[in-house]
Amino acid sequence: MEAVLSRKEQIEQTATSLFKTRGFSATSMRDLANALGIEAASIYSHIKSKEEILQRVCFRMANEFFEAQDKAAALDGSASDKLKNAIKAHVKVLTHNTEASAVFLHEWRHLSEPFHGTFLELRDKYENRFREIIRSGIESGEFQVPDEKFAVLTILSGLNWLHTWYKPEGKMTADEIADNLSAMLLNGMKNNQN
Amino acid sequence: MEAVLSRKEQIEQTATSLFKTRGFSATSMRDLANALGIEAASIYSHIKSKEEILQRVCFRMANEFFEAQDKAAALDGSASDKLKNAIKAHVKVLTHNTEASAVFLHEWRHLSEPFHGTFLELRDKYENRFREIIRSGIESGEFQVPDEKFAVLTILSGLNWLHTWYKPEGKMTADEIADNLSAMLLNGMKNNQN
DNA sequence: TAAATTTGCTAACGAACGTTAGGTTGCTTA
DNA sequence: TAAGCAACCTAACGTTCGTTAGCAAATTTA
Repeated sequence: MEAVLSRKEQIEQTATSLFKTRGFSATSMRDLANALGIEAASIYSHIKSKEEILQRVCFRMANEFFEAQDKAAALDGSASDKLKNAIKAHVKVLTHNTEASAVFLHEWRHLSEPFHGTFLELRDKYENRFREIIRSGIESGEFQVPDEKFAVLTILSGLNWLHTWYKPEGKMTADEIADNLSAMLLNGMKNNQN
Repeated sequence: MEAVLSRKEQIEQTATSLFKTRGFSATSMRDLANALGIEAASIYSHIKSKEEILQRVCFRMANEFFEAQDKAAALDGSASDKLKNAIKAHVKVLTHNTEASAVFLHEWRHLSEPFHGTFLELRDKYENRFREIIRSGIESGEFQVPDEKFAVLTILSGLNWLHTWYKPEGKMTADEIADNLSAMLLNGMKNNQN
C-alpha cells in the first residue's frame, strides 16, 4: 500500500532524512546524490536549487500543522479540552512525520529572504493560536499560570523535542504520547482549587 | 568588573555567538575572522582547527552542567525538592550562558569521533541523574508518571527551549523562571491525592 | 637590552561546494 | 513510427572552504 513517489518526491524525502541527521549546511548535493544513487548534477533535472528542497519541506510541514490545528479548533469544549485537542493535533503531525518535523523545527533558519521572514510569521501565527486558548482558560479561571507566553513556550518546547526520541516501533502510540503529554502539562497548569 | 579575556577566549566567545545564530557548518572561518576584525589565517595562531572551538564550547558547558548538578545533589530533601533543585541548577547554567548553551544543545552533532561519542555518553549520564530522582519519587509515591524516561525527556525539553527566548533584560529573573518551570512541571507530575 | 612570546599579516594550497551546459538513453504517447 | 519527455550522464565553471607557510611587528619577560 506504499504510495508511488515521483522522483522529485523521492529526492525531497531522501534530502529530508539527510537534513535531519547532518543538518542542511553540512549536507552537500553530492551526499544527497550518493544517497539516491545518481550524480549530483542529475538532481537539477528535478529541482531548481538546494534551498528549494528546504523551502518545500518547511512550508509543507507548516501547512500540515495549520491544517491539523484548524481541525482541532473546530471542536468545542472547555479551554482544557481545546488545549488537549491542539496538543493532540500537534503530536499527531510530529509523530507521523518525524524527519520532516525535525527539519521544520531546526533548519528553517537557513532559508533565505523572503522565505525566512514568511516562515517566522507563520510560526508566530501558529503559536498565537495556543496563546489564545491559554488566555481564554486564564479568563475562565481554568488555568493558573504566571505568564501566558511563558506557558505556551514551555508547552511547545515539551512537544517539540519529541522528534528526537520518538520511534514508530516504540511501545507508546502517538495518541498515548499525546495523552501523557497533555496530562503532564495540563495538570500542572490547572488550578487545583477548582 | 569585566573579566579580561585572552585572545583565545575572545575567539571562542565570538565563535559561540556565530555558531548559535548561523550554526557551526554555516559559519566560515572568514566570517569569524571578520567578526573579530582580523584575517582568517590569523585565527590559527590561537587555535588548531575550527572544530577545536566547538569541542571547547561543548565540553566546557558539559562541565558547567555537571558541576551545577553536583552542587544541587548535595542538598537533601524529598524527591520533589531534589528535582526542583536540579531544575534550578540547570536553568541557572542555561540563563547565565545562553549562547554557549545553544551551541551545546544543537551543534554537538558536528563533533567528529571520538568527541561525538564521548559527548553523547556525558549527556546520557546527565539525563540519568534526572531519571534517578524521578524513579525515587515514583517509589516513594510522590510522583505519578506513565513512564520515567518520558517524564525526564519532557522536563528537559521544556527547559532546553529556554535559550531561544530568554533575555537577561527580560522581566523574569533566572530564579523566577526556574520556579515557574518547576511549578508547571512538578504539579503536573505530583500525585494529587498526597 | 636581548630573547622570547604574542598577534597579526599576505599569499597560496588543494579540496569541496552549488550549479550549468550540452548530450544520451529509453520510455510514453500521438 | 515519430515526437516528446523524463531521467541521467560527463565535464566543467567559478567560488568558497579550512588550512599552511613564511614573515613582520609589537609586547612581554629575563
